[in-house]
Amino acid sequence: MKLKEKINEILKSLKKLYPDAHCALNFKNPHELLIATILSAQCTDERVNMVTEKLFKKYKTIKDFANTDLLEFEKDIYSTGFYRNKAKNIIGAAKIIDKKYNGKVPKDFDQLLELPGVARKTANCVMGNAFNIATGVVVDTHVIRITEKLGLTKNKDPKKIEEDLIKLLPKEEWINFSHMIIWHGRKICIARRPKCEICKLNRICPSVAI
DNA sequence: CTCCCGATAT
DNA sequence: ATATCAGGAG
Repeated sequence: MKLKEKINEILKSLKKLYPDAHCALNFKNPHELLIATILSAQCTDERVNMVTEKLFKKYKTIKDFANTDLLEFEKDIYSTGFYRNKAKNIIGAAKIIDKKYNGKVPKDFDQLLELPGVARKTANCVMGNAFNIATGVVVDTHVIRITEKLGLTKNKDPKKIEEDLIKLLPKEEWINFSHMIIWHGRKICIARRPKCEICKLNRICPSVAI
């Protein structure tokens, strides 16, 4: 099967399986999504949502994040792991957004990339889910694992994987594709023990193990 | 490449 | 005990 036919089959199946796939991180505005996404590195979205529920009641504006005490903030986000890096990055990003962008998260991929703790995955996530602008494909741990298993890429580097996916996917699918893959990665194609026997993609997956 | 790092499932 | 979770920086 040609790769283009394959991606269309995968898209069709995923849409049927996960018709309401969406960003699982809870947020009410762009800066909340930015912070939740930084916190989500190597941490479940469920845990991030537990932390941000309290966090976003304590810190309302970008200024609140920019002016908080580092050690206090580390405690506020402690259970998400990597808390020292994440605290430094979130406060650093908030200071830049406050000073340079007048407290509003820039609606610009390259400007997002300049913020500490923000690389392509986070910038694509914010552009897509906060602003509904498709700047690329979010390549996270699930997307890396599952697109490789499905034979959609042979690359290991997230940026190259993203380039491969951009070529394969219609632009209007860029944002939703990651949501559906992540849903699939959490429910079926689980890293430790993939449930290939009940996976709807098992007929077209080269890595199926039954 | 290594380091950052707590919580959870297996 | 160990792998894994919506990664990024040095």
